[in-house]
Amino acid sequence: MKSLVIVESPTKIKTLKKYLPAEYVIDSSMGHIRDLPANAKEVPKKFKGEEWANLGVNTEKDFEPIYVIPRGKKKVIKRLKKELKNSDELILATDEDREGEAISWHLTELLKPDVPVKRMVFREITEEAIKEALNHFRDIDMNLVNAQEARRIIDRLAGYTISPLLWKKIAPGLSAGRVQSVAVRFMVERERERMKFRSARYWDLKAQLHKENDEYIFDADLTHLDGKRLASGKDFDEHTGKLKKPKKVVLLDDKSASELRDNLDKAEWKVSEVKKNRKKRNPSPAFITSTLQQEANRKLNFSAKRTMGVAQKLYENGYITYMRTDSARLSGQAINAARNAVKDEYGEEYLFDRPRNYGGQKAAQEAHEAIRPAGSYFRKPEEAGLRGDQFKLYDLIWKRTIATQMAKAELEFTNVTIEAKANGKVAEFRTSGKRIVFPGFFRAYVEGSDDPDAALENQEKFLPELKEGEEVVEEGIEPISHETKPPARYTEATLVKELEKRGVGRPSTYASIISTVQNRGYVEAEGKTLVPTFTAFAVTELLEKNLHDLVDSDFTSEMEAKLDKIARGELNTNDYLSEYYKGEKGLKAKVDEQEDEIDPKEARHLDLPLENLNGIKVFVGRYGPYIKKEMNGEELSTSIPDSWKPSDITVEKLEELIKAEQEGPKSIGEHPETGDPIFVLNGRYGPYVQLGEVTEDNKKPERASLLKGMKPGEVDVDLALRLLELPRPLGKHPETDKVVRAGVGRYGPFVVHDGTFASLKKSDSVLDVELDRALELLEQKKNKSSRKSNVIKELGDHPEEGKKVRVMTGRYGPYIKFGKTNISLPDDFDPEDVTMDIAMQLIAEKAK
DNA sequence: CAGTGAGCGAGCTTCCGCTTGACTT
Repeated sequence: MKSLVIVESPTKIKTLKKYLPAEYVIDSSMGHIRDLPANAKEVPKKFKGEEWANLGVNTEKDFEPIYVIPRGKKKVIKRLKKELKNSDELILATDEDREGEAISWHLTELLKPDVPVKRMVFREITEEAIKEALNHFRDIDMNLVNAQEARRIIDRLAGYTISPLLWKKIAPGLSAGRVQSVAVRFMVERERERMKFRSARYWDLKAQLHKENDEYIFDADLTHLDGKRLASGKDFDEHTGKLKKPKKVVLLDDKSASELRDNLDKAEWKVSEVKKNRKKRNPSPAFITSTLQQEANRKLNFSAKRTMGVAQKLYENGYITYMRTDSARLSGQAINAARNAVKDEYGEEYLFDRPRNYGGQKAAQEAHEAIRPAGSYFRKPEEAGLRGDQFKLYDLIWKRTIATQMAKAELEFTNVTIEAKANGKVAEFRTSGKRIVFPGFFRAYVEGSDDPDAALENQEKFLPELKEGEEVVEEGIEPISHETKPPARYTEATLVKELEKRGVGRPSTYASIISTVQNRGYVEAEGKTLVPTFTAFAVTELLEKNLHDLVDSDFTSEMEAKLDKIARGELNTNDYLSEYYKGEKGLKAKVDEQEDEIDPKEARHLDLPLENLNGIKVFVGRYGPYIKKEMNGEELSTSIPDSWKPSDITVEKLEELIKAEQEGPKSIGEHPETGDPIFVLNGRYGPYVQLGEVTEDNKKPERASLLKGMKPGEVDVDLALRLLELPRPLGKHPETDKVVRAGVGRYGPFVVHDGTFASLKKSDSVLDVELDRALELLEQKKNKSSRKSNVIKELGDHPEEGKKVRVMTGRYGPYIKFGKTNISLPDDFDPEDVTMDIAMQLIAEKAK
């Protein structure tokens, strides 16, 4: 009897083969195999023209979805169909979650098997788990499939109904969705907080103290003055920068802090209280997708995308378990392996007295276990034979997993209060010590730190043994100034953490959410931080005002609750979708109404959380953000510079822009001979320099673009003149006596002679290039063009395989041709610099 | 080429969640 087993991921096949009977054929669906049509092109002909065709869902007939096979999936289906013909039964072994159940159902719909169909589920690929699964087949759970379909349709209805509203009201190509719009709003809200933030300054004192007859100096900070608490950061209102409860605290400024210091210099210092307490710490749970992305971002500086790429490689090569999971559960095998590793590495005393498992409670959709080293023996990072990113990430996963089975860390905290009395005033200082009584899991893993040894030291803070009533000696006191800081912008790590916490998005999508919001122009990455754009503000404002559900993370949790009901058979999909989409309060009616009511001009106007904009209005427009102000009946408008972020905006800065616009461009200097003013301006094609003003008799002043990498602010008269000089004569060609020039064209800097152009190399500068170099480039070009077709360079025969190796130029850039294989050249290579050695290396990499 | 923000209008843009390898010069 032959069985066809279908799983989701091809990488599972190899392992699964070990535990299934030999006559079983295993293949994979590679994820979903059918979906709603993505665009008009994918909609089947017979539905075109229907009002709902673009949605791919028949909103007029029970929300019947149209399913199509995406382009790339046809091949998979063909192969599966062929294999099914030779099988006596079909076993569907897709993941045990909502999406997996749906994939199984789509498979039966598409393959139309006439042999028995069985549904098989397992959570780990071990012998026992597979045996167990083979003995407990079940049927496809149609309720669960319905829940997935409802989820899919809700997302489609929301996304494809609301996005077009944004195209009409704000800008074409924008998008809205249950997940992305919430993510964008998080960032916009944080940016608003930053705009409203008013910083505050306060002072305290730091005293350097030591015991008598002991040289060790420790610091203590002033906390109370005559029994009243000293103001610190949390006492200030974020939006006003003022104290929340001024009567409850003492606020020191520059002057009063210095005075107090002088006063206390003659004081008596005495320990008034010593408190000790011990605390135990538990290790963090094993990694799930979101925590792995966060920690890799913090410790290794990886983006979410990079982390997932590296994890995928580790998974494929059998180093770790599946990397897209929301369960921190460890299998019995994993716990054993981790405990063995702890014993080996750190000894019995570091082992927790019993197996520890965090994933016991039910996660949202538990199809996989935690991300951990694969197998029943955890290879040590050093012996795994990994390099680079893969080593770093495996090391992180290994340590985190091991730590879960390690003993608790025990810390001892000492809090000491010291009183200083002078001139009838009592100042209270505090200091604290921290000692690791037993490091426990700290030995392997400290969250947020990449070096456990260094982190261990940071965890400790030494304090000499002090007794109540003991006198101490003061060595110096200094006033310290502090400033309150605005809330930090999101990073990839903190955004993923927030999304995960609110149940928005799935492990397989965290990384792509970040790309989506960037691609739509809602967010720009600035180093590690994610900065929302002005467009993000406009879109979020529109959604908050008119379609509040969509930007509320509760929408997802409410949806999940309904989907759970559908999955339990307590709610009908059609009822749920009708309620959401149809009727007076439904989405359709709401969007239709807003299409009439929202004024595009008003939608593009930003309602920034700034007080008194002094009549200045901020808009997003076709060419980016701009401002408008009415002055003396005249409307002045000007762009906001590209580099500005929303939270950079202050009324003062906007006034400056308006003033600059009123005064017109300022020249950077004058032409040394003619005396004409020189301007650096910004145009449609980027920054440029201009000689002279635009007047009636000088309609086309001389202009020249800045070269790549030049900064407008750094251009002086000398540089401007050299730019205006282009194309620049370099001298005469020794053979033809014709002039050779250097200039900049559409495809970059070039030299030209007698109608023949040659591009400059990256290392050449068009401002400095000399005649000799130009002749050299022209000569190379001449040789090249005499050669046939698109060959840039012949490298000769491959020393091992004998076939010819050439560097070619193609439609998508330069590539290496080797027999029938083509390898495109990585961006950082100059085709001219490619040698046989480099080519061989690239060929070898490709073969791998 | 060169600071804009008005309007004309065919056909297009867009969602979330599973999953990798196949492109083309």
